[in-house]
Amino acid sequence: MATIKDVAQKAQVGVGTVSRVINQSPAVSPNTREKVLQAIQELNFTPNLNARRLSLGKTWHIAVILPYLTLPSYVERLRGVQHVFGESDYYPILYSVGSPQRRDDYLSLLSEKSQVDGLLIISIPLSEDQTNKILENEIPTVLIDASNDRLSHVVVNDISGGAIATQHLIDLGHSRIGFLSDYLETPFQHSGKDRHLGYKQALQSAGINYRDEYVIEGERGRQNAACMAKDILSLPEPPTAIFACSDTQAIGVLDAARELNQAVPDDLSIIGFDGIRDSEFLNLSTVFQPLFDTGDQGAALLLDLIQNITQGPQEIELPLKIIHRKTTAAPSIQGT
Amino acid sequence: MATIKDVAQKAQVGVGTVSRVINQSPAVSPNTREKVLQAIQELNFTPNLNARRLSLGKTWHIAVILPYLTLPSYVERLRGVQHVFGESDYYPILYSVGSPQRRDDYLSLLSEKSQVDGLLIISIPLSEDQTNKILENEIPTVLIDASNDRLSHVVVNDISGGAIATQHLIDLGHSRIGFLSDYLETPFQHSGKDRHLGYKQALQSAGINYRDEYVIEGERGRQNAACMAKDILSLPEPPTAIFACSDTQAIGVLDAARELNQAVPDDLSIIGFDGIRDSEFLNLSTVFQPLFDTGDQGAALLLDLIQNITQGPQEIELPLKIIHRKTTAAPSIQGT
DNA sequence: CTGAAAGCGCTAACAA
DNA sequence: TTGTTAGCGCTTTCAG
Repeated sequence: MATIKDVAQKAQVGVGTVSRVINQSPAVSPNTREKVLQAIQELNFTPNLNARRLSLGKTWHIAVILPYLTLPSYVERLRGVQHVFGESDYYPILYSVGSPQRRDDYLSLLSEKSQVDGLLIISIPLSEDQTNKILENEIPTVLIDASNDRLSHVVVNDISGGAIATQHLIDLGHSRIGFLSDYLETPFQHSGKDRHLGYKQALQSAGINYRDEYVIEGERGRQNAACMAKDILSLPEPPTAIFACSDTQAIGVLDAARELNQAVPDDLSIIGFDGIRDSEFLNLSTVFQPLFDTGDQGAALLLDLIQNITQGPQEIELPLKIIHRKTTAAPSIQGT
Repeated sequence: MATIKDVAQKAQVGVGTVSRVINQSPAVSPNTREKVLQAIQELNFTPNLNARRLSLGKTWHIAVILPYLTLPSYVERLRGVQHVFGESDYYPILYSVGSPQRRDDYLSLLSEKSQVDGLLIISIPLSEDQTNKILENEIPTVLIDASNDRLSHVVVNDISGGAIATQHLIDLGHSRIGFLSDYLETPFQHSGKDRHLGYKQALQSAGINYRDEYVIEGERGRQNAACMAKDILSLPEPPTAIFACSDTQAIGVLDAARELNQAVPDDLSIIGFDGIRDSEFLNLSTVFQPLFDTGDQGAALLLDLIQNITQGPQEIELPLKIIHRKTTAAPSIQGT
């Protein structure tokens, strides 16, 4: 592997000059530049990135930290992220963290400057300490799908999202409305909790009373959702509509309905959340959240932060919108 | 930011000793180790990765190079990759390359040692020159979904895959079988071409003659596939079955059938390829390829290569299998 | 415009 | 067991 020194020797110049040529400094005479270029060519030289990083204190890499890469919603956000970085000089390094333990390890590791030039953290709320550490180290950071007082973030309003979905069902004439989500209390994100809040609020302002037995939480995933839905649908007075907190779970509810011989949307209305590809295939009514944009704008913001174009904590809130497809309709039987 | 020097000073030892402590060298007395640990603690010190990288000539990073991150099949492979690296000390850096131009740039850039410790290249066949460069630089490399004489790779047998799908249709009694894929000739991968070859072979050994008008290629994506399918289904003597080279395209064919009021599978049988999540939702018959495993095993192999556990070019071929769901059946009308 | 030299922070060989 | 020192390959003053 040729080094800058070899080039200097071959071109009969100092290493400083070679460096200047590499970095397009104008302070080199055309003549010597030519010589150096020649030598670089012949030696097939490429600068060693690590040396350059050490010297410059920059890495040209961004750490993207996210929970499992396994959910479609993360993939979609990642596409947005990729869309921005693909055009930039920065490269994303993926840190997909399964356990809360590893998550904390990474976070603390990466909060050091010199590891990466910036942090993009998806769906992971930060503790006070973690926030402090990042701030102390002055490492540019953007959170996606999580709020933070002192750090920039891009979010959707999950509370209003929950309300929108519920209101849609209410408008259709439902009053017995079930709510299904993954665990409401988790170290990762609290979108479920927020949507639940919105659900409650919509119910309340419509004068519908909240029933504990209509709210069910559990492990994420299609199959689990199906199980949970079956429970709720076996109630003496089952809901006529179910709001599932993700499209994947809504699909599970769809499974359950089929199994129980309930027609959708005649016997049961179902609405999901996210607007992933699959929802389109299945004609699922859903609350669309701009996952791609969320990633895209988060990444763009981070780039601005790194380049000092933008300062301080910024908040971007992206709009949600309802997509009325074929799994929601007026109830055939009036509710209570 | 504290450096190793600060720590040494504070602990009243030499930098070498600090380095030893950091690197768990046994050659440090418990006493001094304690002192050093103390100082590290107090100074909140973390070693600078870049310095370490420069010194050691290792990066602990793997470059994962792939075409657009936008297709479900890449995501699935990526999950497999992540599954392996998540447990290792290595981190994947994603290089998602849209244009052939950038692809070549990256490849040449990354083939330098010192950039990363290894290359995982997905769905990109390498030229002779590119292969040479990698070999010269002795950088551990594994290709996924692409063959190479001199580099390790993990693949599925697309020729046999094409044959399997076609044979399935033939077994069902079809003889007018359409073939739909994205462009057969592309710089990226040639799986389409191989599957087409398998299609031809199966036809031939069944004594069915090959018809040009039944083979159609075009831009990838669901919508385009729908268009293409409509063309082929409007032929004077349309096929009774269509083999689409990806599930996404098969879904497009499904759209076309619906639009043309053709019942599936009664009027038209459809089989896809890949076995992505969506295929399950839609009860699509398909040729399942182990995308996740492909990523997983490729990553594992690369790790072995890096750690010198395994040598030289290895080939791993993963099996394909047919999944007969509800979009394929015997034709209602006997073909020609 | 150019060369020499001093770092960047760490590792490892060499003495002690 | 430990401290000292010479790199790793590049950038960037500082003179000239």
